[in-house]
Amino acid sequence: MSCEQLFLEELKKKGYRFTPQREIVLEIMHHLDKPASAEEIFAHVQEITKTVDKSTVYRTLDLLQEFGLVSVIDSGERGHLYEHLGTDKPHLHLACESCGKIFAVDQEAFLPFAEYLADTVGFEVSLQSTTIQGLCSACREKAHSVAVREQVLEETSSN
Amino acid sequence: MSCEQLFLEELKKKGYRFTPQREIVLEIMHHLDKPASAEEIFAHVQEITKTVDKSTVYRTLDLLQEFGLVSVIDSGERGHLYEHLGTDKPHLHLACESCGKIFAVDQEAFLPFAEYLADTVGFEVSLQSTTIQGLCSACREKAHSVAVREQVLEETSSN
DNA sequence: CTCTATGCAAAGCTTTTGCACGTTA
DNA sequence: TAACGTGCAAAAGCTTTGCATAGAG
Repeated sequence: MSCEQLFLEELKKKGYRFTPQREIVLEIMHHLDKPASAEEIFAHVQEITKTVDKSTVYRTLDLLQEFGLVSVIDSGERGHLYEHLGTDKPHLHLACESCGKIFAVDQEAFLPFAEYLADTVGFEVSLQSTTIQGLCSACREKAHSVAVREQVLEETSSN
Repeated sequence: MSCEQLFLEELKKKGYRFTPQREIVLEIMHHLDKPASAEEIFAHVQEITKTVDKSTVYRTLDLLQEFGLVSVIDSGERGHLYEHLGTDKPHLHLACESCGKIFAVDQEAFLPFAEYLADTVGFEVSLQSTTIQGLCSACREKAHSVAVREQVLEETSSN
């Protein structure tokens, strides 16, 4: 079933309505290639039409979440980011604390840990809403070279 | 070295000053038994004295973070939570999306996954600032029994 | 026709900031 | 006595909400 069909079904099931505004927001989400903030999504919507209010975008994102079509990432730096859940495999996110970039990672390697948590403390991990913080490889290298440079400077200045 | 000594050293090192307000906030953090919001920390501070402003609490929490004495947890539901990093082993946090409780988990079982990320995509996980979302065992059971009840209701109503 | 959804404006919350005054080293 | 830190009040983001009106079913 396509996203739109699923959306329609869910709306009907709950007695909600299918409006142009909701259609546009879903359309935008569908074409995102990476997680985006509410502000960014609103900007995309505005490129199509000025007749959708920001509050409607928020309300629609809530709906889409409720239907499981969209997930929210708590990115730390950049606040909440919304991501379309298409036919992608389940995945989790890495957020770089330095540059703010978000990366998607397949869940496979994480599953043993999820299983461990389920077995030991009975915690059921929600992969889609989990974001792992850290440093991406680019920022890691940058940090490393800075560290090296500082070390050199210290050695120089202490002479 | 005790927390207070470390705090003093770091302050001196950076040319910052040791003030009663900073002492009180550190004291409060030291006695927290679980992560707390800025609001909660401020409330605790107020129990001791009314002469510390909320903005000072925020500024001090920033300082403590900078010194590595405090870490911030992005709990989702409950916003930012601050946690004192004592002599505890490195750990990560689980946040229940239903009841909002935070749980600490030793890092050991997570390390293989962290290593996998480092090896495959060069991402360096920051354990202390990572929070895994999901359902705690209590909420899981609750959700399960609700689901069962709904199923029973559906079966009844369809007869 | 009924009841939901929307736009608009205002309010809420958490966190940050500007500034004059108080304090630390 | 020179910076730095603080309280106070205001601002800044981001998100939510109340309400009259528009619009879907």
